[in-house]
Amino acid sequence: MRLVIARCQVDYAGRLTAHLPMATRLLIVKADSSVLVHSDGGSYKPLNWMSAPCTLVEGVDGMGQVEWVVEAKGGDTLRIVIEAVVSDTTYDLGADPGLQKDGVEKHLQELLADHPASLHTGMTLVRREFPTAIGPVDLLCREAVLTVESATMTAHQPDLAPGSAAVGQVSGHVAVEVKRKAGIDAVEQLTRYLELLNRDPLLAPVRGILAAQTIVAQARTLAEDRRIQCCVVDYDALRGMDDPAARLF
Amino acid sequence: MRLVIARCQVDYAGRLTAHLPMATRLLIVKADSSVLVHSDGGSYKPLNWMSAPCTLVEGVDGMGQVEWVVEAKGGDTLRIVIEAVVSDTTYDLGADPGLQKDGVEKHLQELLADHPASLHTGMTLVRREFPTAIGPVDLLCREAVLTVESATMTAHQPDLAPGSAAVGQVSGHVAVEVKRKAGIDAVEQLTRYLELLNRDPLLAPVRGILAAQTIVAQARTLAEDRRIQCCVVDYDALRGMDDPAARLF
DNA sequence: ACGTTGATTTCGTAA
DNA sequence: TTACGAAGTCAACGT
Repeated sequence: MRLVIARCQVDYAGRLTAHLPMATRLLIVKADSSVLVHSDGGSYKPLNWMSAPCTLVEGVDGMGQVEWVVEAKGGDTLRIVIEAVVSDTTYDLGADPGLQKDGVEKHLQELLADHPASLHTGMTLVRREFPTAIGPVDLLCREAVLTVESATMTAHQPDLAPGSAAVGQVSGHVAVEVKRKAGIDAVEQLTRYLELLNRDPLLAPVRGILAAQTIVAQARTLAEDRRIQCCVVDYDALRGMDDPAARLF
Repeated sequence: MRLVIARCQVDYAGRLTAHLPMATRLLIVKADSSVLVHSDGGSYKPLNWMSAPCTLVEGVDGMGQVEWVVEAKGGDTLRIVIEAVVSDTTYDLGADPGLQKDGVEKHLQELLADHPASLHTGMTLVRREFPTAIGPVDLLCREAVLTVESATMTAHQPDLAPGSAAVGQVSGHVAVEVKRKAGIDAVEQLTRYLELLNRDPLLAPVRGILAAQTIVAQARTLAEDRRIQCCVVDYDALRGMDDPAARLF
């Protein structure tokens, strides 16, 4: 890894064009030739960069100034004109063992698979990652078998998919889409699954539940318009149900 | 900006938990106390980080090792245990003039708003970012008022939405979805808008145009199946229309 | 190889 | 201030 502190000007041309006026910045050249241009502020994102695979050629421009030209496959070019070098050092870092994560959507899905009833009373899990032609459904569940009488009494269940049986028994399946943060795309995704699943006479009627830690307003609107139930999930509470010992800490 | 090359171990606890085993890495501390942990590979994204606003406290842990604790408002904590320091330098970079971008979707939308006729002859702009319940439509336009005779003569207009008036006058609206690169999701998005807009008797009939610099094949197929016109836009040509002087360079 | 999905996304903008 | 969509998104995983 090479670290250069330099007064430089940067121009990127590729999927867009971008320009950085002359100023002092940190230039990082990684082992794979990728280049990062960082200022002393902003977020973790560099002001400008070039991702690997790419080639870095160090040369001199018409004005006699040092110029780096970083080029990628698709014609993307990062051009760095260096006016003055404050520091230029190189280190050998070696390979990194990599990051271990915990608490992402997969974990939320696992917790909900263990506690499907937290989404709707009496609901049980059929399968996690239920396979379909257009991809796996996060959770496929089954609702409690209700007679017409009891179904009528539990009036808090207006979410039956259109066309579901209204006589005899109500015993449909439920497709659950799990998201950390649900947007309109999540509703679209679930809608596609529901269309497909409801064509299967062995499964239909199938209604949908959108379960997420946060659901944006427009997604909620669209979901309700399509009779998809929205369910905001408390990750910590679920984890507490899963491991009562966690409450002691 | 402070640059530290060190053998370190990193633990993050916040929206998720993450762990980095002991290894040699680059630590960047910016002027706003934000911290970045970079390895000698990967993308422009650090292995781990803490965004500003946050506080960095440098101390010594129980084992006598140097430990950085970076804390943010929401209780997010980044803990860095430093086993050995290879290098530790600080530079004054000063403020950065900032990045100037050109060529993103917004520019394309502005250019098309100025030249709606480039999408279809005689089309005029009603409103940019036309608000609906499920989000703003990029461009809402109005088609030229055509008599039946002239409409019949312009046979290159097979894109009228089903149900549009075929007698008297053709004077519907056009919803335009602008994308830099249009995929299937863009078609879905436009379809949602069209469904909604066509429920409004003041607007209906509304047909759709998908305008993008590139349109992927599957999106084109789906769009044509739904009678949505696909329009590949030449950004440079549009910019030339907007500013004739640009052609001189 | 290609497409799909998630992300401590971050970033900008409009309401 | 908040909320929502775009991003040079990147990266992981499955087909």
